[in-house]
Amino acid sequence: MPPDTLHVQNFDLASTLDSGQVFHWSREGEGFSGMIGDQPVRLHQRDENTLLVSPGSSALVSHYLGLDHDLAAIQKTLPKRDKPLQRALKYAPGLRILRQPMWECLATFITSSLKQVPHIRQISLTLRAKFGVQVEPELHAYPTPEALAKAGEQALRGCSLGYRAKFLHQTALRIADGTLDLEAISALDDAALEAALCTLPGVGPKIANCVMLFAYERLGAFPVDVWIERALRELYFADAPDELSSKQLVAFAHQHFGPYRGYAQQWIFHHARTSGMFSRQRKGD
DNA sequence: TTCCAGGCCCATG
DNA sequence: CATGGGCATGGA
Repeated sequence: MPPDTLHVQNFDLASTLDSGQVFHWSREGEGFSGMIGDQPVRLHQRDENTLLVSPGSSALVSHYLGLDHDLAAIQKTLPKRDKPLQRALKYAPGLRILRQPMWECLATFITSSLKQVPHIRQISLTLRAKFGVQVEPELHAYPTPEALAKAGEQALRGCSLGYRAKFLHQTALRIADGTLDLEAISALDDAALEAALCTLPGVGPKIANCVMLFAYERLGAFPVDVWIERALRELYFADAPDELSSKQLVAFAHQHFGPYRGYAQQWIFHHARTSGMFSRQRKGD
């Protein structure tokens, strides 16, 4: 069967899938192969306005990729005279915030703490291969909470998880036994949702905000990791980079970037991490 | 060898 | 409430 064709605007598939939101997509030919929930999907952006997707997957893909987000309108709400932000935006204007499955996103970011992006990918693929349902020779669904709960902490440690194995296992248990209902808490407002997520083992403000942004469509969430913290200090507070606490940086971001600060965060993160603006081997200033 | 990575937990003050 | 040490693993 031929692929379905989606007409897209302001969309960049490669930047979106390689911006540190999601970690399991693989290049295949000119496109990507991966899973959306339990569905295997192929994606290929043929040109600026054409996205080819697996037959019958148009609605699923559109929802997952956030193709309904009005990026032009979102960009209008961002500070126009903010040079660093506009530069990051110009670097990858079609980068979109995904709507990932909640459990998959939560579990993946629990495994992300103090790990580099390639490691997170390795862990994610290993967990899928060992504990996820196989749907094709090279494609496995993300393991369910029940599967990871049953696997046990020791088996998870065997996936290079280190101290994160306990967090992932404990959280899987709590989701599997219904202590926390990830669907139900989507009814909460941002502050209450963050608090609910932070009750889970291994989930603090940063991971909670990632899950809110990448799975719950809370576009005002603002995850602060080492990249964003460094970028904000150097780009906006170069005179006294250590004057503000991390908490004060978040407060600045909230008022400065506005209601769609999550998008601003992702553009800045992607630019900072992949453009070489912070060369990694640089010694302490 | 040393440093660092999409942080969180827990013990102190 | 704010701060600092500890934590597993692997790549640069």
